[in-house]
Amino acid sequence: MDRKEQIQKIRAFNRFYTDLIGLLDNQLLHSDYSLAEARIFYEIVMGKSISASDIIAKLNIDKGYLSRILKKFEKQGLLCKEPSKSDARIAYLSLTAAGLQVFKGLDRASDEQIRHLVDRLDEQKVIELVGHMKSIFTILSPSEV
Amino acid sequence: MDRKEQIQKIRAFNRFYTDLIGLLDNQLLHSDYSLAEARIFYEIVMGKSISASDIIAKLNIDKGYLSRILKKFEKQGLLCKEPSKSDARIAYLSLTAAGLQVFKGLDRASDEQIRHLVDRLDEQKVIELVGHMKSIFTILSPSEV
DNA sequence: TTATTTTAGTTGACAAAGTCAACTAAAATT
DNA sequence: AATTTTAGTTGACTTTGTCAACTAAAATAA
Repeated sequence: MDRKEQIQKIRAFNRFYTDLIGLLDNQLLHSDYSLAEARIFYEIVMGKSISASDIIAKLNIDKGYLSRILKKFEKQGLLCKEPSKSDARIAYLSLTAAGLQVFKGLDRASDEQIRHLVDRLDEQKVIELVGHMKSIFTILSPSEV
Repeated sequence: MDRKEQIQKIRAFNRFYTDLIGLLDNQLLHSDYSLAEARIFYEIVMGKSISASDIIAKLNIDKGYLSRILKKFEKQGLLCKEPSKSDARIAYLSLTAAGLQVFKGLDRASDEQIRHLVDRLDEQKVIELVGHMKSIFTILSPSEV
């Protein structure tokens, strides 16, 4: 299998996996929050003392777009901005109790999605699946695109 | 590793891979065609005597949206619709010479993207990568979400 | 056969998602 | 002190995608 063929295989996998994730997401997306919003929730919950810029860097999202989403979250009482003591330009983001509830709902729905995907496989297959994913991550992860 | 943990790992991989594909696509998307449009070109080129409905089914795309995209392609002289002899509701889609040129351009750019991603890996790693992808495909492929 | 339902595709109206540039204010650099 | 950079906001806009109503043809039922 030469390089050209390998590239074709990788692209075929990408199409397959894009479609799969698209299907999963589509189901999810009948919540009140978009995919981008769900990812933002996730980053806020996971990142300790995370700022808007951090999210911009992590998710490759437009800063204006993010600004508006955060403003909406704030207005909905889901998000709390705490200005940095040392740099007045920065605000650290965290979810309120209500925001955390929303996040948990989205998180549970995502879990359910995957659980459903995986439920029809027997245990051994799932173990293999996770192994392959880990390997792909390891091979592709370290450096940037 | 219990089921809960497996689900977390799979979701982590999905985030990782979504980001990766997103980065690749973003670069691509500075062509004149959107991701959806690129996929539509692809389906038309690959599918013999493919109709709009076939694409709708394959790509989970809204029929109104597709209709407009196809109309645009037609207006740009990229697409040819040939009405089915046996069913006047259906038109079979194919690319014109100009359309094929556009497709080839997009296709080459996609190849380049992947080639670049893979270039920094040594041959053995690429072989492994493709193997893992094939395995994931095999495990997840047969049934539907 | 006619009546009804389904399928393929189009169109209008709209909403959601994302982009771009101009701007303010603070911090860092020269 | 002057200039540049960084963080974030805002307005104006484009692109992308959705939904429902519609036409015409085909399939199915009566």
